[in-house]
Amino acid sequence: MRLNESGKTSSVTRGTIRAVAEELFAENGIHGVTTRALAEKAGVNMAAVNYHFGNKDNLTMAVFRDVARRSVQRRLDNLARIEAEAEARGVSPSLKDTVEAFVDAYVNEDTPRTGVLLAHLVLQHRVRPTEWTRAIVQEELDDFALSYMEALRRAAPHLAENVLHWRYHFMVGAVMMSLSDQTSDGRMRRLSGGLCDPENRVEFKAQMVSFLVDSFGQPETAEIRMAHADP
Amino acid sequence: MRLNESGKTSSVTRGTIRAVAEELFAENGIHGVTTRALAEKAGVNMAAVNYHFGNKDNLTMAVFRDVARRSVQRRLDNLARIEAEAEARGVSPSLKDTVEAFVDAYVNEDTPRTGVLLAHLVLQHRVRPTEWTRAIVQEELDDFALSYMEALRRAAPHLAENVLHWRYHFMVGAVMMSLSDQTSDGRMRRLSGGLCDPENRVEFKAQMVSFLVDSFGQPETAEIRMAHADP
DNA sequence: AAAATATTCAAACATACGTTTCAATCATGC
DNA sequence: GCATGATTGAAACGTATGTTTGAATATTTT
Repeated sequence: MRLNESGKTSSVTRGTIRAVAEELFAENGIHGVTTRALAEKAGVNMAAVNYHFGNKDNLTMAVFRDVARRSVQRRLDNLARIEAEAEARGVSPSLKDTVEAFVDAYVNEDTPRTGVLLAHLVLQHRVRPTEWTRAIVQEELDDFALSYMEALRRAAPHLAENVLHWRYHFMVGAVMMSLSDQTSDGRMRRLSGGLCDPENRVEFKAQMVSFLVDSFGQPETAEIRMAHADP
Repeated sequence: MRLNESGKTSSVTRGTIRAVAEELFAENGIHGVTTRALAEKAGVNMAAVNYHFGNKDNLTMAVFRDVARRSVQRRLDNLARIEAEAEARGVSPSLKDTVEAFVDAYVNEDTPRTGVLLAHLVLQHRVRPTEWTRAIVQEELDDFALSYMEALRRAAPHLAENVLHWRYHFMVGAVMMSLSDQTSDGRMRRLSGGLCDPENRVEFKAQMVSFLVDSFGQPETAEIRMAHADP
């Protein structure tokens, strides 16, 4: 095995497999990709997958860990940017900018597949958690989630801590499920008679941001406080 | 095969298989149930599954079609009830009652497994759509979605048609993903340090309803209108 | 009670996967 | 330029799963 300057293995085949895997995962979902189909599309032998990645799970894990990192990095960059911009004007980031920093990572034009792939990962973890989906979610996404909630707390200081948590998870759910609509049967487009389409990234972002600003912007009601205390 | 009064096949074994299947699907997800495990837990022979249901897909489909119907029926009943109550007072149903009529079907104590099972179905359809998931979603759920949106339109008449559609799907996403959190790794509980728990049905309902009322209650902004018109 | 039909059972079967093997080829360092 | 190790290739292997089989048993019908 050839080693590159950083000590990692390097190989055209390895790179091809990885790239084709990412493409196929985005199209067909995690369980919709067989070693044979992957090898054929990549123009390599089946054994190459195991030779270069050990086994299929390792390859899958590598692809999705990378996707998770990219999405987190984008959102951290977004947060840093809006914080710098806000500071320059002597204010804190607005709620709108804060939720936009989150949603943007899934719908921007620069990283077109990230959103769909991350939705595949997260939904797969929900439908059938495995050791490696758990590892990626906890190791790559959980820390970010907590630090994002800090940003959200600053942008919506009127929300009680528990309300903030609930709504963060509602937000994640709404985003993930909308993204996954692109890869299944296009339910939103069908039900709306073509009026709405989650593949329209500009409107997706605008609708999602306004939806979230509207809900995060409201203070908690007495009723919720009671339901939490109740049990 | 014995036939009952309505002409349908009847059999204790058949009923047992169905009941155990539903239980296992709720626990382990759609792909987490093998014919062997199912037969063992039900105390029947493996071949009984194929004898009574033709094949495994048929059984799965029967279980989930039933789940989908139950959830739709519950929500239709809820809608009918709040409309009758509102009419008795000479008003139309409130937005809060309307969204509560939706959420209730997933978190009430009477049908405890419906929510989790429906989440499994919908997420499975998103992760890996098949002929039968498509059939159930379109045949059992789509009509209801459209008629529910009519109720929502009456309760939130300030929302433009496209905004209504987007937000309906955001709502479904938030509900489904929160339900699925119960069957995977309990992310909400973990990240909130135990502060929030989607298995707490009372708080789930209250938080979800207030989240949705806050967002559906707001009129659309000029910005969204532009994004829709834009490209 | 006998015949016909429905149901159960253990075992064999089919197959779609990921994985391993091992020989052939290619690249690299000496 | 040859020896060593890395890479590729075709085929075989192992396994988990749904499915079918055909005899044995139970149930229903007449």
